[in-house]
Amino acid sequence: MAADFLFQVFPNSGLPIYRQLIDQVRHHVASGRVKPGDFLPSVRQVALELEVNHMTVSKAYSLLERDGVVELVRGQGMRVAPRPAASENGSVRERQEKLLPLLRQVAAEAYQLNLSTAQVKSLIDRVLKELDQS
Amino acid sequence: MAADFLFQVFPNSGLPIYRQLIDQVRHHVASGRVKPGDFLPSVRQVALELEVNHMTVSKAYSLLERDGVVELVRGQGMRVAPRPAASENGSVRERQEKLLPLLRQVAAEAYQLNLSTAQVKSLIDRVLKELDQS
DNA sequence: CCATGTGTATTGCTACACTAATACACATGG
DNA sequence: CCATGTGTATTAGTGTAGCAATACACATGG
Repeated sequence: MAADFLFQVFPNSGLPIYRQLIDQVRHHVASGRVKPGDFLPSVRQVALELEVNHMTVSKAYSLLERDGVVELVRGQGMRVAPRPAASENGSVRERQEKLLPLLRQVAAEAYQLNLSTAQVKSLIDRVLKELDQS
Repeated sequence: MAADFLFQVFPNSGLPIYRQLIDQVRHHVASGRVKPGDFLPSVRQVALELEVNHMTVSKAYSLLERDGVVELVRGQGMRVAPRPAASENGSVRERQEKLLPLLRQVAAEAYQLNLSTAQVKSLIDRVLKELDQS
């Protein structure tokens, strides 16, 4: 099953290490590879594996905690947080608003790439299918 | 018609000024508010209007030129570039690949916001409809 | 209680992002 | 040709992002 380690970083990718980690955790959570209640590998374990400073991993974990993705359990580590109730972050409308800036960016980039709306939609279909269905 | 100025920046938004400008130009181009052949307002004009240094505007314009969004016409300013031929940047497949990282980010964020795939799709429909139809 | 396991606070260093001041090169038109 | 309009190269200052070294606080289990 979990034959591979959860994380993989490219120090020279331009994207900072802690941010790569955050993105990967979010992706793992969204795709269902790690589920609410699961523990993430410890700060030092990840640091050792990836050969980075453990404070860098800690920074990633802390930011994830701030955003409610994981929760700290003292002495045990970081646990994936339960998914909040659908209404907890405001109405559907409000939550959609939060996604809007990112989608505008998608639209502008798609235009630049000369992709038709149909081509974009088929692509987003594909990506959404990767998600945990709930 | 163009009752309003093209640009608007929020210096304390966290996002750097030049990047805000870039995003807005891309959006204006994608939405058809400015079209190939149009000239952007001059570096100093924008700088005066927004009360920022003109070099900051120049940086934004230069990066847009590097990305092929606008082209420099010596002595006259920055002109919106013609849209490249559909095949010029590789196959549809290849161009879709370039959009993928951004879409994964959308997916992860949508999950976190507890938005259903249907809700995301309806939203992206709306955003894509704003685009210049070509 | 101590050894060992969590994550964290503090501090400091280095590199670079961001912005700006200044001087410049090129084009246009009176 | 010179005044005025483009955008740009160069340089410098300020802040902070990113990472790491160290020491710490809390929890668990022998």
